[in-house]
Amino acid sequence: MSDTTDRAPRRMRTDARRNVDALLEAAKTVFATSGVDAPAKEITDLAGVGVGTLYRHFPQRADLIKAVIEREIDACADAAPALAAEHEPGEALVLWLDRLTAFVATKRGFATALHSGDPAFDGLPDFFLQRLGPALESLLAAAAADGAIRPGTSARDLLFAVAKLCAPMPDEDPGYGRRMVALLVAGLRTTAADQVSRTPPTR
Amino acid sequence: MSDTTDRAPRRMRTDARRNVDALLEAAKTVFATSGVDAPAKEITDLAGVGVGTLYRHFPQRADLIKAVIEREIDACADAAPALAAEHEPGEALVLWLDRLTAFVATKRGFATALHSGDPAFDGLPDFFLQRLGPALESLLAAAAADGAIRPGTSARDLLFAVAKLCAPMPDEDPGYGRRMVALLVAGLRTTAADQVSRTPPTR
Amino acid sequence: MSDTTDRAPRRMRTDARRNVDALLEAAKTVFATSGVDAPAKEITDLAGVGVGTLYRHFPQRADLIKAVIEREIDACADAAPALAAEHEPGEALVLWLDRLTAFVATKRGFATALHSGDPAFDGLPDFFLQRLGPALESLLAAAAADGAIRPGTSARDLLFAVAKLCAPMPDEDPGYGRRMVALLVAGLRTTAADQVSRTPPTR
Amino acid sequence: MSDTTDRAPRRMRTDARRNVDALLEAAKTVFATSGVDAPAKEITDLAGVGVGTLYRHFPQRADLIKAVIEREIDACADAAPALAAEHEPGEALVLWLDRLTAFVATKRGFATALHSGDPAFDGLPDFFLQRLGPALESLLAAAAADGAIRPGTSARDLLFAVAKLCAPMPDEDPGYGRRMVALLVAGLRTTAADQVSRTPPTR
DNA sequence: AATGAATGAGACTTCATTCAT
DNA sequence: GATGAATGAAGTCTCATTCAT
Repeated sequence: MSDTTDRAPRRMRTDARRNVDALLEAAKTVFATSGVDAPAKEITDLAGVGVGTLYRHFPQRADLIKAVIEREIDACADAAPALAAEHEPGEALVLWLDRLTAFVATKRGFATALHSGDPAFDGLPDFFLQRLGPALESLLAAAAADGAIRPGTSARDLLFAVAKLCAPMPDEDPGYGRRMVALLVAGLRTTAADQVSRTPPTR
Repeated sequence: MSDTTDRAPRRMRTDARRNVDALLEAAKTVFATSGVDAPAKEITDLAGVGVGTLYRHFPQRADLIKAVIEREIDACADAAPALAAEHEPGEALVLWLDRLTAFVATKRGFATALHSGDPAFDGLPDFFLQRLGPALESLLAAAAADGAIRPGTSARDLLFAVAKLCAPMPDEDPGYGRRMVALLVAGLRTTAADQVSRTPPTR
Repeated sequence: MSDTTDRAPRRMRTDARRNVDALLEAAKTVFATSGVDAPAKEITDLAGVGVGTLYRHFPQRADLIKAVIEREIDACADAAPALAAEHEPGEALVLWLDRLTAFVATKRGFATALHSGDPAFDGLPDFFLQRLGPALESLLAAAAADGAIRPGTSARDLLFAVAKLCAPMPDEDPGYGRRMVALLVAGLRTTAADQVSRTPPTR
Repeated sequence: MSDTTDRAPRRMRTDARRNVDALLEAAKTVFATSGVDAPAKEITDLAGVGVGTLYRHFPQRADLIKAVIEREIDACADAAPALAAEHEPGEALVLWLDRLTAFVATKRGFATALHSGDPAFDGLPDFFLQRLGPALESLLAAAAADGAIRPGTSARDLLFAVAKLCAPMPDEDPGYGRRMVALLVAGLRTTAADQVSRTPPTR
């Protein structure tokens, strides 16, 4: 549900639509390869459009990064209902957390954007939360109803914990992210941890 | 124990030493203010030296960032023995983890450097681990010996988990980092989590 | 009597005619606001047409500027007969010079175009002269016949002098232009000045 | 008395000084050739320096234009005492007005800057007036004392009148400027004109 | 050893103009 | 005829790095 691509969804010319898609696809690739500070030219060349086209659709660099990330987040959120429909509640939760872990682990741009301090990304955590929070909450509720986990877990805390723990780091032991998430989930079952975790964020 | 500043420790002229210190101090400030990509001029102006002096001591931008971060890491490691001497083992562990949390939470540059993808920082996680691993291990061992926690905990996993969970994020609920660390520690006490956590990193 | 708009006066579709008028009106406004180098988009947005329409009617930027200015010049020339019909010759001359002064003082684009050095405007002084020369000459002749001024005055010199002296300048004393024109007219009455002024332009 | 070049007159390195001079000289040439909007590269190439050097000394385009113009104005003002020392008062006045006319006629950038509307040039008319006003006033006073002209003439009005009348225009009859100045001077001798001209500007 | 002026590659951005719709 | 999306050349300006002083 990207601001940029959906603000005027009516009547976008087909070629314009095609170009925007090509740019987002190219940007995703280039960001993964050269980071979010890659020269604009690199992206437009890969997308096969002129630089002017990039600037028409994404006047600020941050607009492009946000569009790319939001696209990914959307895809991740959209995966939840399907998993819930096809698996047991407990399994669906685990599979979706794997999906989330994979997303965060793959998208270096996401962690970078979160930590950049650029005000352009101020809305990103919120978007992340708005979009994935409900998805995770319904999975958690279903799992709790099924007795797979206990209720009372903060989707918000879990979401950000995964986002942070699974952010890729150079030379990182590949199982690290999943191991840590497992540890968190385990912790959420303990009485002591429950007491800590249930403490709601004050702000 | 910075590579750059200690490579030739003998005979550094007093004024040169003063300049290096001023640069490190200035860089720490500027990195916190404007990020690690801040123009070199901003740093040299604050330090009151010419740009040439910066490049003499830190030929690459990464050299400067590493020196700044390593200085902080050194200070953090050096705090462990003092805490161990003055507090009960369990308390010392908690206090030191607080110290670590504060360091990570404060130094935006650290999280940025870790996630930047710049090969210049490839050695940073190792440095972080080499320097703080033993400090944490001895605190963990003492706490375990004292019965405050159970043995078998991976200092490495814990170190990186704190580094990641406590990295600052815009608009973040201030208690988040400590809450998550508490959750991790709680998780380390469970049998299930223990099983997961004890799995040693393969590399 | 614009070249551009009158080149094919037959059969211009009503909507096309409306667009051209809207463009000229918009261009006049934008030129006054942002200068003659204003982006084409600014003009087309104000006129409510697409850029393509601008380029259809005014392939070169200079075509548009000329059309706008010539429109103004035409209006100025057309005012002469009316004034001559309704006022004493001497008064009509003064009133028309006021009208000219006001035109020049208001249209920054005119002075800018004159001094731009762009070859596209090479014809502008001539147009200015062709169109306003006769108007002024008949006013001068009538005034001279009436004894209000002496004969022998060069309309050409007077025209350009007004154009230049009354071109607006930032922070200019508002009465400056009229004061200078009065000074010129006064000068034209003296024997000495007459001798100078009567020297005909060599080209 | 350029702001830019004189703000910190002490201790400018000789090579820096040489570069600034080369830039001013090159800019003067290029402005005359290609106008004040000429690409920066054109100027730096002619000056034999890198673009960075231009931007170090003249961060804004307007700074460069002002420096060039102010240099010319300075030279013009400095010519007054010499002429006054070597000629009769009346002749000195005429010669200096010729000098002024030549300056204005040659420097297209001056007229362009005056009419550009760019706030950066707001101070230019004042500078022009501050620097040349006294020069002209002393020449006028000497000529009046000598009986060559009558007293009471506004140096300010005369200065701007010359600046405007002598600004170059494409295809202009070469004698136009001097003829108009002569006409103004003649006008200043008449009683009627005197009455008009003596009216001081209200602002 | 320190300084800061000079360099120039290259990023960003704008906008006149074309042309598919 | 009208539209506005796409193009990409052209220009501005920044800043890491070098090197003369």
